[in-house]
Amino acid sequence: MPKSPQFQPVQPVRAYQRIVEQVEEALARGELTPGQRLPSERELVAQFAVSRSTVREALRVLESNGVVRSRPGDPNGPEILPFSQAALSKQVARLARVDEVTLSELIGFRMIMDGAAIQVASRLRTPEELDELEATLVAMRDAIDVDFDAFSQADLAFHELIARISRNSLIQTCNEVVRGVVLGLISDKIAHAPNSRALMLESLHHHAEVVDAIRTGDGHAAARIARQNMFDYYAGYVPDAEQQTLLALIED
Amino acid sequence: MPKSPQFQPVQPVRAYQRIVEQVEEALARGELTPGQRLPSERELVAQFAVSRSTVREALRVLESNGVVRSRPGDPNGPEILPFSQAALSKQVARLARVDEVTLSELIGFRMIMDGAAIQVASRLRTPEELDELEATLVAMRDAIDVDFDAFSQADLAFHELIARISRNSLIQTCNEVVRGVVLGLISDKIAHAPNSRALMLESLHHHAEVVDAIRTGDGHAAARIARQNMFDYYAGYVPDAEQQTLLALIED
DNA sequence: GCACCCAACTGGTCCGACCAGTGGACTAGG
DNA sequence: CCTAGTCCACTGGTCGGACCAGTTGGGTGC
Repeated sequence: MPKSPQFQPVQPVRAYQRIVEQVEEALARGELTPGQRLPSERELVAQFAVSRSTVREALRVLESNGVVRSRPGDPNGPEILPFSQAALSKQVARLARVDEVTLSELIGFRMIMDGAAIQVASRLRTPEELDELEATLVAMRDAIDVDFDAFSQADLAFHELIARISRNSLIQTCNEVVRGVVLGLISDKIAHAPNSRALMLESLHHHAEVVDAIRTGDGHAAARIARQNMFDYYAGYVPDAEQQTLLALIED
Repeated sequence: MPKSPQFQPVQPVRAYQRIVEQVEEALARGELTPGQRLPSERELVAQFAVSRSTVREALRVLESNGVVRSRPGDPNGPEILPFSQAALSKQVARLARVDEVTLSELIGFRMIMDGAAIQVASRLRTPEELDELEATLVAMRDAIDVDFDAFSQADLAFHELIARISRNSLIQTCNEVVRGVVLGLISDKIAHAPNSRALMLESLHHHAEVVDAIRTGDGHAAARIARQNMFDYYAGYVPDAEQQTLLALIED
């Protein structure tokens, strides 16, 4: 049976949108690469044959998407930026802010995500990477004596390394984005916790256990410990009822 | 030891950015909810005490972030939109387009992600939800006789249900976003595959096995089958070398 | 050779104007 | 009375010109 023609609702295409499309397509085709410069606004006005207002609206869209950056007075024009996960984080943060996603969901997601990454990493890791993991543990130990920020930094390095070992940059990006959003929500509370040093020591201990399990190749154990650690670290900041849901995630 | 004051590099804040911030904060505080309308541009000019160009640049940023939508001639003014993952997908698609993320990474991510979701779902599922899963299998079977789009739709429903059962909307969002990007890259190839019907039947069979494993509560088996299915379904579209990496993900 | 200054740019913002649409009020017709 | 049609105030999209503060690079004076 022949399909009836699929008519699309026709919508007016704004001029600034077509400018955005042209720039993004040039980027996709590789004609524009990070570090390069766009012509100045007034030059773009001539090339696109539109007014400066229109060019500027297009630039604002590109800028908010993390594609370019304009600086006043820069004679080289707007700069093409390398990809950054900042725009991604912004979207996830918005998602969390409008309460479509709760803190416990974010933490649950990290438990699942990080556990899976560690499980994969425990099978793919090379001896050299195992050494690197050990090194991050030392760095975390040292950071405890500095302050919470330093420890948080070292913890981030650990998780970045795990994501790298799992050979999937999406996992890494995903982890960092969600981690950033979670910390943005509660980092102040953690930093002011009276027993923050004890928490950090406990976390370090858990991380060491994870590395041990990775060394012996026991991915399930490593993932389980990692989830347990994540729970212990963050559970205090979510309502009791939702803690039960998170608890259920720990078991293998 | 007293901390030295943490000076931040001062950067000029553009007027349109402050407008964006004000709107987003109003949204975060719940003073603005989806469906509501913003005042007209000319009214905003008066309220913010800036020019219309500035108001418009702010609106363009909000619009590109999926926060509002302006329609020409609408006397009610710009509309506050409900959250949509479209903006999120756009960012991930950009990530994939600049080749920072390869197709095999996207698929590997889905294997890990979907496997984890299924594993969690197999423990949290209620009897009613199991019935729902069975129903989606029937829908998939029926869709095979229609066309690839219908099957793809039914497959999406299955994964959405899995994500819902896993009690974490982030997993659902994540899956849908990555799924959309992957399909955007290769859906045409799949649809024109000569053996597309055989592929769909095979996929259906795998899904049924997953549901069986969920029924018996064997989360590991369910996850493994799901990863295997994902691999079989998509592996043909990635280079041989990267197929090896994906194969390593299947085992538990 | 060095530090300084200046002019030619840049982007940020403002103003005023025109156009093609939209939608509600208002009116003529039943 | 209700309906159908018209009309107009207002919307957003685009344009052009203008001014300002800031950056930059080259020329100038020491």
